[in-house]
Amino acid sequence: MNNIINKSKESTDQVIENLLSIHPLLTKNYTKAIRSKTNLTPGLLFVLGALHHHGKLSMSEIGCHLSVPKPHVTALVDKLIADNLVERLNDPSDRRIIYIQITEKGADDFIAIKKEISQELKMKLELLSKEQLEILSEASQQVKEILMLVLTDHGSTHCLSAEKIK
Amino acid sequence: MNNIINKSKESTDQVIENLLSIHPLLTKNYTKAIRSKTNLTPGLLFVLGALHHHGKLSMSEIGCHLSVPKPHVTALVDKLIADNLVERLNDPSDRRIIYIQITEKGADDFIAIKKEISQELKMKLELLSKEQLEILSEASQQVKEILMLVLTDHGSTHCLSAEKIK
DNA sequence: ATTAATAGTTATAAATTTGTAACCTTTTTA
DNA sequence: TAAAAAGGTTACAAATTTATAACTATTAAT
Repeated sequence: MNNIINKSKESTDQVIENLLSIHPLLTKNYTKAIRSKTNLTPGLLFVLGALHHHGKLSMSEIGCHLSVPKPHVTALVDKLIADNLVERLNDPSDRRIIYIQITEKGADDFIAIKKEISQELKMKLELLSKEQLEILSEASQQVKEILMLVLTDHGSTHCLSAEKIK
Repeated sequence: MNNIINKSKESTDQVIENLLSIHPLLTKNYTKAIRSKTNLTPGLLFVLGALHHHGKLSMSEIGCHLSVPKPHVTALVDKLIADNLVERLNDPSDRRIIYIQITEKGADDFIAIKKEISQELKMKLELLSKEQLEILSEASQQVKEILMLVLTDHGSTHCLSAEKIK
């Protein structure tokens, strides 16, 4: 039996197993914090976060990056605009497209919110040993980087994700 | 300035930054897959997963582990019972407590569902290099282990989390 | 020049999750 | 033993997210 293939199959399965354990842990941690410490819903914060990262995204791209159906994107962005956290921008070269850009207030607020919702986690992390923290920092960085590589729709032709699959 | 403290502060902030990036990525990946490939909602699957991991939990513990309000736990468990995925067990030593235990069908189904909802991710992972996969496997394992340590209510006196904070 | 496709919105319904309050039963405590 | 506390349920209401369909405006394609 091919050892290399077998080994990499094991790795794949291990990754899947691990991510599936990590997901509910993060969900639990963050949704609770988001609801108790901010006025934004998780969905709104995700959109703001994506815009904070990318600076500017079209409506479709937002739905794409977060797997949110287009009509809901409209609603979410409307709320963010009402709070002056983002703004609409027209694309002169294609007047169908509307870019959403994070505002200065949006960026500032996002950073403040990040701090708020991470406070409790931060306290818990500070109970870890220096070594554990170092390991976690390194490991989470690697997970983040590779996941962003893997889970970001580049290959997926024109991001079908927002629409129904098939 | 104390170098050690400073270094560990940096690590903490880095971890927070990384986890906050990872969370929406996983959410996007999993909620889409769960909705399209299973009959269970994310909430139901989280409960089933917790029971698959722990084998047996009381109603309160379930709400605790997942930060789900008690009334909703009742509703979720009712549905899982209707599908024969879990069952109620009385605690003779304290007749207030009702333990929920995963059934054989529940365990089998959970494994099958895990495979289903991971299929797409698996395909994407297999595009990674052997080295990247190895790194991700190792790193995700470390993140999982330390996060379980950190985010599981042991210290939190009697798991206040299900109830409103304060 | 039509036709088809893309980007986004509006309108609406349904599913899911969250939040409260009141209630019952059982156990613990004073 | 009476009162308080803990574990669960019931009954609602509200917030959030998901799903569809129809529609406008603009661009691309035949």
